[in-house]
Amino acid sequence: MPELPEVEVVRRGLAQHLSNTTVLSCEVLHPRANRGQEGPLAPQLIGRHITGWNRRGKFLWAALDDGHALMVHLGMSGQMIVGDPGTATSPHIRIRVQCDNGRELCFIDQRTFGRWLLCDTDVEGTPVPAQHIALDPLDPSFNELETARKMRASKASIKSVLLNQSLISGVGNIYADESLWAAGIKPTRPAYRLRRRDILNLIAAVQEVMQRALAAGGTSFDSLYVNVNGASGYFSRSLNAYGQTGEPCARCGTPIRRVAFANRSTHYCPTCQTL
DNA sequence: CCAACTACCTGTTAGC
DNA sequence: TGCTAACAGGTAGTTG
Repeated sequence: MPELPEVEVVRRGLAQHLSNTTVLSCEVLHPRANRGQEGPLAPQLIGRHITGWNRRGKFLWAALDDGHALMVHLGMSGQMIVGDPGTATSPHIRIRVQCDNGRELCFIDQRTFGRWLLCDTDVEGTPVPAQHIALDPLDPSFNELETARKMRASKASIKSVLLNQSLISGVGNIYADESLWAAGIKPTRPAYRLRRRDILNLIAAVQEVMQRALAAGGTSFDSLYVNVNGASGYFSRSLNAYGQTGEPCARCGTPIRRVAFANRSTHYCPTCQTL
C-alpha cells in the first residue's frame, strides 16, 4: 500500500521523467479514476504544461504553468507507469496520457480507490482538495512541537490520531503499526493520556521509519518504470510489527498480536508496547 | 464539534 | 472441484 515513502519514490520518478512537458493526449478508461471532475478530463488536460511534481503526505500533484494542478491519489493499489507508448499492458489501466517529450504515463489501479483530479490551487500552489491535509513529517516546515500539541489534545486512540491526515499526514496502517512498535506505545491508548515526550518520541519514530523506508525504496527509480512497491518490495524484511502476527517481537520475544481495531488490523507487542 | 462507523472496490486466500 | 466468506485499507461522508 502506498504510504508517504512510496508516494515520494513515485514523485521523484515523475519529476525526473515528466517535468517541463506538455500533454498531447488523454484517455480516461474508467470513470471512477476521475470521479468528482467537472466535465470530461481529456479536453481540459490536453495542451496543459507540466512544470514539476509536488507532494504532501500521500497526495501527489503535477504543477501546471497556469496555476492549476493535476492532483493524484494512489489509493490502495495505484501505480504511475512512465515509458515508451504501449509499455504498460495491465488490464487495470484507468487513465493514459501522452506527452510531447515522447513519453506515455499510465495510471494503473486495480482496486480503483485512487483518482486523478484537475483542480485549482491556493496562492502557495496547494491543490484546493488537499488543503485540509496536514504537513507531513518529512516536510522541512513540519513543526514537531505544534503537531504533538494537537495530537495530545485528542481523546481518540493514538493510532487513530496517527492515521488522521489533518493532524499529521502520510501515515497509513503499516507505518502507524511500525512507529507505535518503535516508540513502545500501545495503539489503543488515548492520545491525551500520553506524555508530551512520548508523543515527541512517536513523531521521531515516524520520521525514522519513513526515512529508512524511503532509503530502501528509492534505490532504483532511475529506470523509466516508477515503482510504488516500496513497502511490499524493499522494506518488508525490516518490518517489526505489521504483518508479523505470531512472530517473536524483535525486542522481547513475545509473539506479535493482531487485533481488529477501528475496522483495521493492528499489530503490536502486548509485552513491550505498554505506554 | 468530535469520535466512531460505513461505503467504496477487486484479487487472493482460506475454509467447507 | 466449486462455492462462499474473509481480508487487504485511504478517504469521504454519515451517524451518534
